[in-house]
Amino acid sequence: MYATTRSYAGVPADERKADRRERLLDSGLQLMGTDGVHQTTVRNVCAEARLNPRYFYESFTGIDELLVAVFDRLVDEAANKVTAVMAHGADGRDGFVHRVIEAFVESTTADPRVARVLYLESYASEALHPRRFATARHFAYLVAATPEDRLRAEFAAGGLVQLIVGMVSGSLPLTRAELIHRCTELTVATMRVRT
Amino acid sequence: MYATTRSYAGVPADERKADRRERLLDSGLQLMGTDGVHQTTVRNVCAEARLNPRYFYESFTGIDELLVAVFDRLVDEAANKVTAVMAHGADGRDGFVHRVIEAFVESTTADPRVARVLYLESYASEALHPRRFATARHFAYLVAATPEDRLRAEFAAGGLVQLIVGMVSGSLPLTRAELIHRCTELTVATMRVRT
DNA sequence: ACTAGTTGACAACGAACGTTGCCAGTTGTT
DNA sequence: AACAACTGGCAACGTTCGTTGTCAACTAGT
Repeated sequence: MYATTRSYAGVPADERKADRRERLLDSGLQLMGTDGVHQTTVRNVCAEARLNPRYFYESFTGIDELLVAVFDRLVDEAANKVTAVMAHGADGRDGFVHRVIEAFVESTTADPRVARVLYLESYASEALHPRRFATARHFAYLVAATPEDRLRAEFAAGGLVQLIVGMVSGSLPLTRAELIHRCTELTVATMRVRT
Repeated sequence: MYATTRSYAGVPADERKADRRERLLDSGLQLMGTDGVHQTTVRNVCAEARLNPRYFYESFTGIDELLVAVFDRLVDEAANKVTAVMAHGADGRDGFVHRVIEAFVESTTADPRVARVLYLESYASEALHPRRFATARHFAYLVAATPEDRLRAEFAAGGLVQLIVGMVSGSLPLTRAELIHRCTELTVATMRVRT
């Protein structure tokens, strides 16, 4: 561990450290989204980022912490886009659900690496497992207006993810537009269930 | 590798081999359901089964093959119970859905080890990942009468699994009876959606 | 120019694993 | 009784990984 006090190449110490962290996160996404979580090791991430393995521990205590950080960053980006669309217009309940699902699907599947990390590779890491379901619930609660809606929304979120995974993995022959359309119907019906 | 021709301890060779395979499968379930997939190694499985590591390769080519075999055995047992209940009575559509969901939930969550393997640990193995979604689809197609029902059924299966995982992981305060009741409502509503 | 901070390439160490070999003891067959 | 098949405990080999150390080259401040 260094004192990290001086500036180097005209860049102050804390900024250099932040840059290195970003490079590690980018390399993590690249490896997770192409070779898979299994191949995302400390050694490989540092080689991809062209960084000394020593700098890995400057920002993360272990590989799991990097995996979680990459995952959280992707979730945050998607959540921001979804909330932005939510606050956008007022076109009735069905239109609202459609816009939210469209934004969710688009923002999580536009980049194949992001889709693979969120929907495929996130299953392969023990560290990501608890976070995965908390995330599904988080998005469900995002659209649930009342506490009574939460169970329905979580049910719908599980169904939505199931179909997205089928599409992403190629086992479900469905275009993105078709998926969004069908999921909107199914979600609207689900949210209409009265106990 | 031995010729496996003789009998030993009054047991013929093929039967001894089958016994060893069963012991390995049982040890695999025990380890996967308690310590987790991550701790389920060739060494640990053989130690749990009190078997020489050499006998592992007599029945499996690697640890992934054992994980898949354990998973498939649990799925088969659950599928048999579900199909048995399906052919049972004729009490209308809602009753049918209720019986199927009840049988599915009971048979997959009665044994905590089974529940952990099917709903939690199955996410942690790359070998189990593709099989996991094929299984969800398999159960969905089991109850889907027409091809048009398949998408709806798969959506409902994803929602059901999402809520089961929430219950099993303890993050969703719900009893099994409540879960079955609510999922029946939601599934019935989902299957009623007309395009 | 000189010293100290900084960087990246490379090596080294221990730990865990998959896999294979060795060996003493047990059981079946002749 | 003798020999071959069988079993389980233990060790050994190579590989990969996490982690730490070494060292030459580069940069900032005095």
